[in-house]
Amino acid sequence: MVRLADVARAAGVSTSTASRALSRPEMVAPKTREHVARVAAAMGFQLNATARALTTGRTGLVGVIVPTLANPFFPPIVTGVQQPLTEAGGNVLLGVSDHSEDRERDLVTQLESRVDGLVLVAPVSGDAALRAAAERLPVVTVDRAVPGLPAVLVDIPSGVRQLMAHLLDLGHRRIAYLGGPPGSWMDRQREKAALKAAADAGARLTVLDPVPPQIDAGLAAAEHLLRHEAEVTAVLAYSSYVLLGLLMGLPGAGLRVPEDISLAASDDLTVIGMTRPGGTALQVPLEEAGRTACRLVQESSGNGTRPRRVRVPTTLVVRESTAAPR
Amino acid sequence: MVRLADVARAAGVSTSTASRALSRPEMVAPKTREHVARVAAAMGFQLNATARALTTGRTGLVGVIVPTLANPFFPPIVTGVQQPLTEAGGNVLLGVSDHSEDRERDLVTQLESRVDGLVLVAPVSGDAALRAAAERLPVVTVDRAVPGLPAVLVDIPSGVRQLMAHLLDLGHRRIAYLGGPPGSWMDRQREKAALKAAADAGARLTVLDPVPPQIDAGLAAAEHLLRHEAEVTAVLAYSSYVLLGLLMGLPGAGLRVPEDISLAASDDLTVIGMTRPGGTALQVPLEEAGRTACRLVQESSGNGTRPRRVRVPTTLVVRESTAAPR
DNA sequence: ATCATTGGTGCAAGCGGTTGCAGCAACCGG
DNA sequence: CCGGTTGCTGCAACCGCTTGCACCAATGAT
Repeated sequence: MVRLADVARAAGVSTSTASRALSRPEMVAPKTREHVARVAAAMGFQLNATARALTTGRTGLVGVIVPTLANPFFPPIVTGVQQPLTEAGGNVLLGVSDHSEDRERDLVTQLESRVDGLVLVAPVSGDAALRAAAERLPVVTVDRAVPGLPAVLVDIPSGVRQLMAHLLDLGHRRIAYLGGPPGSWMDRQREKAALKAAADAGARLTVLDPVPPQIDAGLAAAEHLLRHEAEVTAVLAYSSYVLLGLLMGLPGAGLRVPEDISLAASDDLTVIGMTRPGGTALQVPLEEAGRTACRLVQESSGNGTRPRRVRVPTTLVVRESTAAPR
Repeated sequence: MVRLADVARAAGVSTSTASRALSRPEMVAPKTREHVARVAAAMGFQLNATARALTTGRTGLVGVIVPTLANPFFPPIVTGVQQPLTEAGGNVLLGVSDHSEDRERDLVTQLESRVDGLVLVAPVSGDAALRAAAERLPVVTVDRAVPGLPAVLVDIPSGVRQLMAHLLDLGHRRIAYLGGPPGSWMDRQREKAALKAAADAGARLTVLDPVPPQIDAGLAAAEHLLRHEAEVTAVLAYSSYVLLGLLMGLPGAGLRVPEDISLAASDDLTVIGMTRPGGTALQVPLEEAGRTACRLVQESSGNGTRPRRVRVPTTLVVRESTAAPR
């Protein structure tokens, strides 16, 4: 592998000049600069990112830790983070925590010395652990607010209000909230917003046991729901996947959607628009959230402005899974 | 940030001993080792991955370049690659090429000096470019065979044979193949296998213009298909997304699935099982493919065994979108 | 013509680890 | 009791690049 020193020698300059010719062009005479560039190109030389990172202290990498990639909610966020980096030659260092706090902690410590900053998507660790990490490098959370840390938050309260308003407008007064994942910060926000919206409208909101964001969880929930069926005319599920499960499970039990029961989800994966009936859901600008998170990381590596908190808005998409109750 | 030298001083040993105590425990007296470990832990010390990478020449990172994360085909592969790395403390450095050859090339050169090896998923670059990269670091392709390079290949020929056999058994004799993405190596394999299967059975296979793997492409294709409708009783689409689009578009044009026309796809995303009717498709072990690719990278960084080519098998999943023609 | 700038370049000291080699003490067998 | 292992530890060079500082020639001002 050809090193900078080789290029320098071949070009008849010192390594410092060669270095500057490539990394700080404005510090070098145009003639020298071009000569070095030409020689470097001819030799097929490329700066060694590792060595460079060691001296400058900046790696050009941003770590992104997601709970999983199996939930289509997360890949778009990763894509979003990647975008602002591309222009600067940066890259994404990916970590998948599998929803495990231990794994998440390990990932954070592993990545700490390899990245310029960290984007934690829906982290499961406690506030204290996250704040501790933030003392050592820029940390931005997505879908999770930690006091004192910058964050990108989907504006769930307003989104849930939109959903609830939609259901209430249709005339529903007995609604079930099917939340999850168990223990999630986000979920508590959703639940709170839903409860408030219901209370404000004098409607009843039954909070079901939280479930993981998987289709079979939706199926199981459908079963569970049957016991409550007489009591509710609509279900608000936190995940499109759960909603898909409900869509599959309820008809088998003789409940038609939306005639017998209305369904809505608080996210909007591509698939939910493709079902019959299509699912009413909340569209979330996930890539945008990722881009924003990345910019917040870049901001906070620079000047010491105080942590920002950015909310990204949701859009209600009404499809066929919701209708007026009988 | 506390450095190894600090730990060494605090522990009253040389940095070399401290280094070995942490990285090559067997070379150090148990007593010393534990003492150093204790001091290091007390000081909250962690080895700096960058510095370590510079001296050892190994970063512990594997680069994964995918065309996109928006197609659910790819995230599971990334997850798969990550798994074998986890145990060794390695990580995935992600690159998204957006199906662009230029971007892909840039990514390869960017990542070259930061990773121990590269997994290229469905790369769009030419054989020569890929082979050139492989001279400088271990490269494994997924879903693309390059002579001389190790690869993980979904066994599409056999899968397509399964699909075609299914359609032929049902009695279809006029079948359309809706391929893509345009210019894809994989697609040529599929098309070839499908043509052969049709020819062997004396059936006719119409090859439609290739389309990108998006739902609206499926919709457009549905429209296009109507002109050929009289001539075919079944469509084999290369992507579940395209199939979804067909499922949406055809009924609107008065064609029922599967009564008027059968549909099948050569991959099997979660969603395709959730539609009404459910889509007949080919289930592909994507995570497994990712894991295998990662192991191949690790293998080829070590000893110089000759490049292996691993095929992962597919499973035919029959759902409601296929039936006997009228 | 002289002196202070200024722009361009080179020297050498790092960045934070790893590792070949030498040194040294304790241990072994004879 | 001695020479040879064996097991640990330390010294110092090095990985490939960046950068503060010194140096020098050319430039402009006086």
